[in-house]
Amino acid sequence: MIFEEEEMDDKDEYFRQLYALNDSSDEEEDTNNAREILKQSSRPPSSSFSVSSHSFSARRSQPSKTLGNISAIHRTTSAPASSTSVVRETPLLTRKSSKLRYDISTPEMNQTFSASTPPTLSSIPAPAPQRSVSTSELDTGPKLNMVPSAGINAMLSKPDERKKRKRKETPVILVPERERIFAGKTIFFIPPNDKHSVREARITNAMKYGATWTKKWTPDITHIIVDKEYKFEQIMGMLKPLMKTDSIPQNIILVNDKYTVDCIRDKILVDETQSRYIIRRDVPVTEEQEIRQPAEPRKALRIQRRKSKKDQDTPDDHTQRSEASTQSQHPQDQPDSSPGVWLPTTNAEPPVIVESPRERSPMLDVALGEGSELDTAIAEIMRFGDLPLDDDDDEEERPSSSEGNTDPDHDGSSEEDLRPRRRTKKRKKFQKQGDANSAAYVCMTGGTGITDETNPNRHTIQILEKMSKYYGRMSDTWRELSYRKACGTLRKQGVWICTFDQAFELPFIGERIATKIEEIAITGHLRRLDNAELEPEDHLLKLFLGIYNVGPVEASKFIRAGYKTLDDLRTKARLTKCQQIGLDHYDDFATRIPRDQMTALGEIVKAMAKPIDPDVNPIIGGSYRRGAKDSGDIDFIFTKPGTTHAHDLHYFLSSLVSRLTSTGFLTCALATPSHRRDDDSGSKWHGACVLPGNPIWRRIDFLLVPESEIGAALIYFTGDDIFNRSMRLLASRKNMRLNQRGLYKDLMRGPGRLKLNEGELVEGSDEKRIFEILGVPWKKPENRICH
DNA sequence: AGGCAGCGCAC
DNA sequence: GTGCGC
DNA sequence: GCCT
Repeated sequence: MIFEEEEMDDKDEYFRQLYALNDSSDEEEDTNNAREILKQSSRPPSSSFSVSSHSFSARRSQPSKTLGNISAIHRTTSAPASSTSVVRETPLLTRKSSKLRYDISTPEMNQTFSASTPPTLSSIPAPAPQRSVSTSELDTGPKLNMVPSAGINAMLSKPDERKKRKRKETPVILVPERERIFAGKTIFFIPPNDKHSVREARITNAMKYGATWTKKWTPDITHIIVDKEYKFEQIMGMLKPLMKTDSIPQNIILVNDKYTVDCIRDKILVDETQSRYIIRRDVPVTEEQEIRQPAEPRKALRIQRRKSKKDQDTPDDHTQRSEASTQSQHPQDQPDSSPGVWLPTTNAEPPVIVESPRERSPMLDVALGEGSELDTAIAEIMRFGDLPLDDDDDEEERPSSSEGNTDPDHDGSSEEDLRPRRRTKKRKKFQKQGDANSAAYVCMTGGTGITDETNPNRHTIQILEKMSKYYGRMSDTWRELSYRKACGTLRKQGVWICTFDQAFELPFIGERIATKIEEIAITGHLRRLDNAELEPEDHLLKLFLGIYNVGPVEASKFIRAGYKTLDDLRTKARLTKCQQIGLDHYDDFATRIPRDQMTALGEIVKAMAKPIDPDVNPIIGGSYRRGAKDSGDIDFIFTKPGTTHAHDLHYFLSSLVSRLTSTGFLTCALATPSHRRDDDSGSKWHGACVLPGNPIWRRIDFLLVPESEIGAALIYFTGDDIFNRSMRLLASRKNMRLNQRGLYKDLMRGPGRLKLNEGELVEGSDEKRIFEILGVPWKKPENRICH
């Protein structure tokens, strides 16, 4: 590797090597887009291989490697142990290292070293051997931190290239004193120079926040920040000669380059023991090991995955699969007929496959499980299958649908051969439904009334939902969405979907998810999920995200700050008012509300509303309106005949809230209507309530809706979520816009889909009319369950 | 290769 | 403007 | 992740 051949006779040479290493580095971590950083940092490593960088690989027991656990990687422990492992594992590196150590630790070398670098030493006024550097010395500030001595530069720089780039002594401007999170800290960067622009920025930033940067090994060092491409073994090789010991002193924090970035962003010294700051080891961990790591006991079912790894996101390669699904035009596809991916084990439960996927369409399945009304709706869709569902501007969409589906009976066209998978897939997905429009929008078919208890795919759904939630935690919005949509599709199926081909046919299930569905069907597990939920940080994330008003961003901050428990948050974290309440009633808000209690809550509110204004009509929306047996919270919509603005109902709301508060029913407010005059917003109230005799706080929302918007609002607040988004997407495709206020047409969008005008209100008050106009068959609320 | 719904409220 | 919730 |  990098230390390769060269003999290093002196430290110059030694650092030259460092530079060489360094030159390969590059990154863009210093961007401060919080979202991006969060994503990068908290998203699970996309390939199972890269997972190895953190806790997983560390945790796996590797008899031959001594690093048994995470803590071994941290500064506080085990440097000796790891060093021995280095010796064993990487002889070359070790040889170099020890040579280095020998060379560098010779007395004269040390002399040269310190002689040439007095400024660094002198820059610390009180070279207190004790780590307690007072902040006052730090206040002597910027220049103290900078001024690398000529001597050191000479030594550290590759003379030629470095010269010009030599930064003009741009004084580091310190942030206000109280923000200097690194005050009193002396940081040693590896490589120990600012040659790379990104590292330079990192160093400068650290100094802005009070750090002292040292290029030389001094006893004052509190932190070692290592560029991410350095492996632990390399670092130890470099440091041992400097430290003259085999392990890093316990009081020195050794972390990778994410550390300062996080600290600065969060304005706090984050917990350095988190896995994301661990320096990677050079321990090779193979993909195979990685994959089955958590599933040791289940080896029997192990999969025989091919090695093609072009797909960085998961080890799954669907190519064969896809071809299989294309080629197998035989109606009798076996569940395990797909080549090579699974080792079909005999103990895999024989799926109760009703029939070949080719002969059964999703729509038929839906119909089987459907009540009469939706039956009708579906029949309607199918009847209109080849006809325009809408009377208007559908032209652009039609071609695609006719192309894919002009005549289902002629599907063997030569064109198919050119793009086998896509064509096949597309056509399959659309042919039964007839119209591309209907296939693409969940709202067209809605839910089925197949309950979770009886759904043949309930187990698969459960697992995929967990995947969805996992991705949600990771702020991977779109994967989360995809999995939820896939669940929605699955929920509508009347038969157990247990093969790739079956699954792949269905809308919103692509190669990746189809593969996973098959894995679940065969093994009962999803390794990806098993892995994911083992991540230590995932627990915390789950915990913190349970707090009302704490989302992925805040939760990640908490984690980076090192908080481990809700109590940590109570005592240490700064929380907003709402978050405080959410924390105080963590368990309350996490408790589902049984339907009968929902009804009881409803009665209380309605009884209170009546005397205030008998004309106001309270409606319980949300999952209650969809007929759910329990709900997470309760939503009220208040509307009144003749009203056209939410504002018209303000008086009602304030009166209602104050009365309910005085009776003790409402226990707190979380969000109250804003009172901007110029705009008729100010329509929602969020808070908490209790049922008399029951101490559990419940989340409750009030919504003011003018009669003119009640239809749209009902759609909105009845949901579910997927159904709504689907409706809106459909509207948008028709150059219309659907929101909680109404359905608008002739919406014009400019470049960058900027809204050019509001569009003309088509319908707002009549729920059914909105369905109609959008060409969506009417669905009762209970049939809008799509996920 | 780009989109994925759109808005109100707190901070 | 961001974060969050719906 | 899926879809266009």
